[in-house]
Amino acid sequence: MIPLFVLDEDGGRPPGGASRWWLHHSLRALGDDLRAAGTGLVLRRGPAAAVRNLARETGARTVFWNRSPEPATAAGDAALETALASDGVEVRTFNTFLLTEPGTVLTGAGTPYRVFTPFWNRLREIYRPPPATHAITAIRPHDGIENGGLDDTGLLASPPDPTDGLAKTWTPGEAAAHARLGQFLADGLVSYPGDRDRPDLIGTSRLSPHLHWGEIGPAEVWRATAALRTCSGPHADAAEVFLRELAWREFNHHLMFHWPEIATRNWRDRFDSFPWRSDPHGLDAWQRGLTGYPMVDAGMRELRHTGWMHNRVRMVAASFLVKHLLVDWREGEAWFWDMLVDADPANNPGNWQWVAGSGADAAPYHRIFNPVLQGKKFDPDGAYVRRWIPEIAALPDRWIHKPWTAPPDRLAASGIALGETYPAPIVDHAAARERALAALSRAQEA
DNA sequence: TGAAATGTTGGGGCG
DNA sequence: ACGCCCCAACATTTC
Repeated sequence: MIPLFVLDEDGGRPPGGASRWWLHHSLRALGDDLRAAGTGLVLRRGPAAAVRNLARETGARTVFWNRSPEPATAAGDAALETALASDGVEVRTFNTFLLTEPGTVLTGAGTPYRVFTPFWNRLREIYRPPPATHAITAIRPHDGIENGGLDDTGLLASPPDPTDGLAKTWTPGEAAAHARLGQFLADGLVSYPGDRDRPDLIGTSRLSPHLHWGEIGPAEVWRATAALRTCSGPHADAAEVFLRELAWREFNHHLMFHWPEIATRNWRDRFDSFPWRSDPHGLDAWQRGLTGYPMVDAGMRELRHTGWMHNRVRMVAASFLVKHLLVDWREGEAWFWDMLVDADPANNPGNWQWVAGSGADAAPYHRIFNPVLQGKKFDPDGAYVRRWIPEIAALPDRWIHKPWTAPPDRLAASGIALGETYPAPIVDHAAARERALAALSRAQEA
């Protein structure tokens, strides 16, 4: 058996900086694990023809791979399968990236779900995880195969900034993924329903990059979580809440299967006439965490520093760009794509469209997050914003989510000169809200 | 997985 | 002691 990884930079959406960092370290971990098992990892550059070439070089009889759910790669996979078949090579592929095969979870009428909750109700009814399989333990070493080596991939040619924040936050690799799941189920699951929206706590599983990079599969996560669900009580309820979030990932991939254009075009085409603004200064302030709204700025700084942002804060920060600044969701999506270690071609656009209102959100009203209220509700002590915005850390709780309302003497006492050490709000919330509502209702009529 | 406007209630200050 | 006002806290309605 020859473990092979093909880096095909033209085979799908090109990975962003944080993704390249993760992939580099994940491949290193995988290579180390395989060497410890007595073999190693062969690295080749794409396109997928590299697989065919290696099969010819080595006389392989069977080629196995995990299918990517990206519609962009499906054609390449099919072509490779045909080519291998014509060489007399058997192909066996697997879907380990998702719980189900996209296209197989349908309404009674046989149509795709457009709303999450009915999708979830159906999924939890029909889905049962397959039994665990054993890892392959005996891998015969392979010799004499040309191996590019990790440094030749160039994945770290232009490293994200700052890399040390990523390294201090994350440990890519299969072992770390499993350790994280185990720790979460043991220590975090029971409090998950209450803490999952609290960016000041470690209330979520933080499995998203491990899942995205295939270091752990959703079926295993479901299996381990559901095992705790069998007994009733707080564990059962918490397991339900957690698996529901795992199903969002599934939902977004199914949406992209049925509507591949969701990655770049408005899912609701009424938004095609939406009056997006060109606002380079606003976009820049948002990217750098200098909007003057602490909850937004903390999130954007956490993202840049760690390659990750808490889910609740993603909604607030994304809503701010799209609704308060009226910047096209694709601009924000592109930034997240470059910055996130869990950047995913289905989840990232799907969630951005949900926030923008152009996606699969069943809410009958226009959802505009108030960054101050969200801060008070989900970061009640201000610990989260203080961690990421040290320049306002000395401000008392009462004003921590709205520094511009603090009396001048309290600002001075906290070492804050509004507009100098920390920005005044770049837009007024009430005015921006009215502007967004007007634009949204016009777009809806169109 | 929202927010704001509106409605309700109950406690405390005060004449 | 009593009624009145104010307001915070909470609940309900509406978009």
